[in-house]
Amino acid sequence: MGRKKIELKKIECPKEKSSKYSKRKKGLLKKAEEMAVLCDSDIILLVFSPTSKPNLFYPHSRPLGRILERLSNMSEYEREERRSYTKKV
Amino acid sequence: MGRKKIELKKIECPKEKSSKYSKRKKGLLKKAEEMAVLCDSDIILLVFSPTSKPNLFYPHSRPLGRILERLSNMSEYEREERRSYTKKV
DNA sequence: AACTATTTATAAGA
DNA sequence: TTCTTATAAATAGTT
Repeated sequence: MGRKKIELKKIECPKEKSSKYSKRKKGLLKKAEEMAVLCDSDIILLVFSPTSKPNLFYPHSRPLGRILERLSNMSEYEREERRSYTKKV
Repeated sequence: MGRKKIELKKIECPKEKSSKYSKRKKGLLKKAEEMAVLCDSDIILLVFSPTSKPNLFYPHSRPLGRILERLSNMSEYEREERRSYTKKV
């Protein structure tokens, strides 16, 4: 989706990596917001990078408590799993 | 990004909404995974909908504890904020 | 779930 | 980081 197709692997060049991070973070947050609005869905999105300040997208009006509880409960177990996955919670 | 441009507002038709939810959830998870890989960034993405089971994307190998703490600490305060926003954590 | 016309995201460059 | 532009990718409407 750009001038060239890129390979899906870690970008080693720090400058290039931070440029991509900035652009893609913006895109991801936009997508999240669109989905939250269009589908009336609850989304929590936390984005970190080694060099940037973390960003939270949390458009709910509902309390976070129960969701965080679930996350806490599953985290210790799920930590053992693959480095990349999607899971039912 | 499709046959027509759509308006950014809640989809009222349940059938249409769940179709869009399914498509966009897939897209959002893909984008999250790409960013995690390319930029070596840590991402937590939780997606809910009124009718679907929640999905967690959490590609880290690092413990969730500190992140959840931060989330917990800010949630009570941030809850009062706008329904839709991005924030530094 | 698959298709495809079209819109959108973004890679590279400035 | 922001803008531009060519191109890859996501997806709205449809089947």
